[in-house]
Amino acid sequence: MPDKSKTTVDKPRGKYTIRDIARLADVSRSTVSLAINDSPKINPETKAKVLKVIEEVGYRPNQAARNLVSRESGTILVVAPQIDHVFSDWYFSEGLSGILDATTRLGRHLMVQLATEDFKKSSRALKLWREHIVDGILAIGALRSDEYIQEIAAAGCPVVLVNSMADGVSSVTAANQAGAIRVIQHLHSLGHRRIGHIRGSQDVTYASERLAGYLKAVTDLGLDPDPSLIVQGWFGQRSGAEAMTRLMGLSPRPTAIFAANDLMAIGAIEAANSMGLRVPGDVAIVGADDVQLARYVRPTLTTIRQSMYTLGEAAVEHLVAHIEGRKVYTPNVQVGMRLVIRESCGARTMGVSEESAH
Amino acid sequence: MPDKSKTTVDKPRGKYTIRDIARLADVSRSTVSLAINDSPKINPETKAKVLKVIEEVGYRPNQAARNLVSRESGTILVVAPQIDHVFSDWYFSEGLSGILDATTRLGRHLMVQLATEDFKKSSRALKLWREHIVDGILAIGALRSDEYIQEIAAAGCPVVLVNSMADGVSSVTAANQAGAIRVIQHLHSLGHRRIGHIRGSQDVTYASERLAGYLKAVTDLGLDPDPSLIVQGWFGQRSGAEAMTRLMGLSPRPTAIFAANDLMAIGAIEAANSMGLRVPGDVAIVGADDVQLARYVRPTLTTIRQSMYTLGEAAVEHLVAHIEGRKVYTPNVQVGMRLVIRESCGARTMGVSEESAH
DNA sequence: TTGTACGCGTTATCAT
DNA sequence: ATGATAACGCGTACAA
Repeated sequence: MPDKSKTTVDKPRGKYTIRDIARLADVSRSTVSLAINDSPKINPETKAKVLKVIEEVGYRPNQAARNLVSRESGTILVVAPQIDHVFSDWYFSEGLSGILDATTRLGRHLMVQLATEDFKKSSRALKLWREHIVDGILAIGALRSDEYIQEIAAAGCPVVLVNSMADGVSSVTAANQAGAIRVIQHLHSLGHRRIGHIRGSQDVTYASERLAGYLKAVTDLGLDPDPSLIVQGWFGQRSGAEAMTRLMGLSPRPTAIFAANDLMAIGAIEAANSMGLRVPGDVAIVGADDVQLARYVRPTLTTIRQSMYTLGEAAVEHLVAHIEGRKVYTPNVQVGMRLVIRESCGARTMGVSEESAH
Repeated sequence: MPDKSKTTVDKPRGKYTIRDIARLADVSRSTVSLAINDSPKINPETKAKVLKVIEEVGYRPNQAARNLVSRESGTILVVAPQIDHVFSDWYFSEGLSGILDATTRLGRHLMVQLATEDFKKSSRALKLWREHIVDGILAIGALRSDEYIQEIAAAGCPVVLVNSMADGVSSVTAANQAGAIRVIQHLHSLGHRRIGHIRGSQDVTYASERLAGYLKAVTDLGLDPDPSLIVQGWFGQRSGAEAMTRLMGLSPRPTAIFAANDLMAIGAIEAANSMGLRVPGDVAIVGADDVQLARYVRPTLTTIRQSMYTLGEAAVEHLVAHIEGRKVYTPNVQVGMRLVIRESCGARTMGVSEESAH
């Protein structure tokens, strides 16, 4: 049987192995490895020869084999909540962009999963880590009731929460409380003294932080502390409208409303309109998050926003530090929030520079 | 030196190997492998014993090792275009959801990348495949000018395009031309005879298909074929407004406009409003894609939509068939488009059932 | 049921 | 100083 020694071999499906390269370049496998990894202990000429062959055939080392040795996959998992149009909210959209960019910048890959009930219960996230498919996990929009996160962290898997918190898990959050305080201060400066709040559920970290900010500001500014000014909503537009109806039924009626997110604020605007109240003439409304819709509803919505992009980036950096076992000096990063003033709050035409782009 | 034989070993970081399990269950590695893979050629009792140990310590086989043998990674790459708010459009949002669900259902993982200039030029996608990091590639929103796609396909990597086309690459597309025809037919049935079109660039498959549909319908219905009724736009809101200004400058002025996407249609509405024209009183406007905004602008936008979710699902199934080397009988799947009638078209209050959910 | 070769690189050791 | 040899990482598959 004739050996098909050194004639050019053309592989059928474009995938070569280090052995092929070694044979084509007429060196050993280890030499090829040294060339690939740019080792100082290889003759430049040999290296050039090997690299030339690699270039010619488009060889790429099999990551599965490398991962086997390195015990890493180079991949990060991001878990997004399973809500309608996860990606359509500004919130997640921006966050994911930041995560994606940072991940790429740090030379890693990004895998995506939705936090379905099944996903949570089967602790698939933990499995992915144990199977060496991902090196660490990023959870965006996780709820406080998602204990599966803590479970994962407890098992030793690097986890970072984006804009939510859980005991024993590191996180990167926005200054939600400070942002809420700024909203109330602003309303106060416009003369409002009886300000209502449409709060979200306890389950969502940022919502309870915003509630805390509201309470603190109300106390500090000496505003009307009537507990019936706080109504529970469930983040959706409809629940915002319902909460608004209740708030407008109070007497005396509050003159301004701060909703824990934009969707509820938009619902509140609609409810106000359908009750014949003018926004902001009769009641001022402020939301939070600055979702894309905020600038399209009438009147446009005053809101607070954090840079979810920055938050996403910071989270990735944090997670990678974890994975690489580097010392993490800032266990809980905080990103500031900015007030975006639009009509619904009764503002003068204040220029909000960042809006010009659109 | 005493051997630490069969006492329970507790690994520090929760990652066990098949050897650990073999030792703990007092069997060989191969037996463990048989147990894991539910082979018929293993004694049920032995299997139970092994599985018990596996359960106790939370062992999961290392995918890197498995991939090495199987020569697959179980991961699919989806490449999304790098535009502002990629994920915020209904278009991508729905598409990605479908992709994600189908991927999970088929037991695979999903990796995400943005098609940045750098990404395209460095043919990183091809590298990912050659490195066995991904088994195949899905491109959503790819342009006709993205030759890198063809390059990848030519190298033997399974590729499927979502709603765009390229020679030699399989794709899953919506019936864009048929959709456009239906729009024009609808406008015709409302009495319009001089209908303008704001077209997108050649580079985008769906845009040129919509243009083709417009042309065909105009011909077939015997409408005014004036070429100046077709104005080029660039998909953005502003370009839609500019195109609209030109169209409204024609005489006689067209009574209806079909824009190749919703953003341009929204720009057109704004332009019409600022020119003192009423929509749909003075001019009817129809868009395409049914982005989330479509139902929030005033007047709400009549548009056509395909089920991007379905398209995404179909694309994944298609790709997986490719990867598994199954015969693909339908090289180009087509998904139908539906007309969504709202105010901007001057419709009577026609019930559009699907909108009720909101 | 088990021993063992194998998949594909990496790295430590040994030979030149 | 270079390059070759061999062991290794972790499962899988086939022969024994």
